[in-house]
Amino acid sequence: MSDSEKPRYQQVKDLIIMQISSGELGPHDRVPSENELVERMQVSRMTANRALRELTDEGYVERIAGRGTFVSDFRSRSHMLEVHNIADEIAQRGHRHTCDVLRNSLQHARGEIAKALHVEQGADVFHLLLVHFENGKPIQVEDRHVLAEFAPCCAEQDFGMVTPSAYLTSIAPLQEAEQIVRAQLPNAAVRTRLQMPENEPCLVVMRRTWARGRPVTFARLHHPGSRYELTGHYTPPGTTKSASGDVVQLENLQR
Amino acid sequence: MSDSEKPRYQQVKDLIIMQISSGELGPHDRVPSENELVERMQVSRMTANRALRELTDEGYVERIAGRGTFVSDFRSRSHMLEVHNIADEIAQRGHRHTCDVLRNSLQHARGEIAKALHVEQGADVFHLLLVHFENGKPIQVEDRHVLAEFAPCCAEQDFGMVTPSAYLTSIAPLQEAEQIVRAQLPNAAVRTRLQMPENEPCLVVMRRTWARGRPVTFARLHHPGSRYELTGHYTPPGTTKSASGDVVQLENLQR
DNA sequence: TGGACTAGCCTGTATATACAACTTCAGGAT
DNA sequence: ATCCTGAAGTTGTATATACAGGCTAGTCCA
Repeated sequence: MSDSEKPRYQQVKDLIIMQISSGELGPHDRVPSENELVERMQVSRMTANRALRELTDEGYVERIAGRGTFVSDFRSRSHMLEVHNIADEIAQRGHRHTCDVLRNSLQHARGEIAKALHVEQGADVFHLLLVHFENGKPIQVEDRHVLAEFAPCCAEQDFGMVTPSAYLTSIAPLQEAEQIVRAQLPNAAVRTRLQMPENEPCLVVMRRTWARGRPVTFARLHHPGSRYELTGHYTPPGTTKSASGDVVQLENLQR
Repeated sequence: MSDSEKPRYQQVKDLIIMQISSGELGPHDRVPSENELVERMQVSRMTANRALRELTDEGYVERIAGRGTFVSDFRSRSHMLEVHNIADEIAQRGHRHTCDVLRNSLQHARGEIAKALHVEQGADVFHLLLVHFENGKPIQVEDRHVLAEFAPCCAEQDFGMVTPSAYLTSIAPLQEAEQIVRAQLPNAAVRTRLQMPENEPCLVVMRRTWARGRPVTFARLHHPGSRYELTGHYTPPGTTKSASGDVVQLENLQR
């Protein structure tokens, strides 16, 4: 683990990644230029160049010839954790997003929530319960727990205006996510909130998200099966994105 | 688009990617060494090195110091298109996979299938219908269409032994995939085949996959909602994978 | 025959140098 | 006041060179 064992370009990368994930460097902040790194870290310019170039490929920074290197704005990094924001998703479709906040309270983490967030029983967490609407129709019930330590101002947020997902990404870049997708019949409460007919299944997404090196939020998202579907697109790394114009065709391919 | 506009390291990369995707270079084949590229393409060794290093990062090739550079075995490239093979998935859980082949016939592509695969109406496609079992319990109905031009020997395959997914990846690397996930009540035929109680929803995955630059297969996968869930893990590029030991905890977090 | 060793190839890293193209900004000319 | 120009700083690319370390095959020696 000693730094001296690692190649020098990796040491440079690690330094900058650490500054970003600790918050020392925030989105749009300027990263030391290649020549500054040459002086400060006693490496050649090619080594500094390799470090910054790889950080660019990995999405940490953006480089502009003639200006400099800047920390990426993680709020717009769609390639990292996909969209993951229902409001943007609805906006992309050209529809209107609204939201009811049913609950926004500070609680003590119990049992499974504490385990999922890797904290002690009784640790402070915010519990959010929201219903998202697309053009007035309910499309998602969001049941989310957020580590209070990570987002201390959660209670003062108006999640009717800014979704929890957007708020959280504005605090720190989300580093990692894990999700489980299920098809499940909803309980009565969820079915009522989503205005679903009896026997219609829900598409349930359970998602845990990491930031600053630890899990910070756990969400349980219920969607009406007849009005919502998940789409995913996988391309090999390093390929330029192909046209996505005919995705819609496939969506209508139901027989 | 002229090659002379592109940087030389990119020209080297393009050449090798073309040889791989055309089939000229197959899995485990040796890629020209840096010094061979220096001679044949009139570039410096550092330029050849950058090209091969980036191809490594992008998963096209693997490099072994002292031996050489070799085309990746796409059948084991889990990071590219996730697992996508029900047999491997079941094997990973330590369970027994079996499979019934209900249908394996050559047909003419009609309507939506032809559109999805970007071929003319009436083009030859194989239609496969299989049921996959995990420890004897039905877990997936696979309804798949495969471009006959891409997999001409489809009819002779024993898909009871090798899944269609595994067979297809053995022909050519899968380059791109697009999927849609839905929660849906099954029709009677599917419900019977999956031995599902009434009113239990299905998790339905519709997946279209590209190889050699064009869509080659379209699959509709039905799973019983009570016995199957999709899991996904997203990490920022360039991060070493963290321990996945506690995924199971989250899976059991149902309340 | 069998084992040790070495030459030759390979990748991995690091450096110094060079030139091109871009951005910004200050200073000078109009 | 405005426009122009050029200097300085930045990224992007390309090259030659160097050394370390891994792998293989063939040779030499016992």
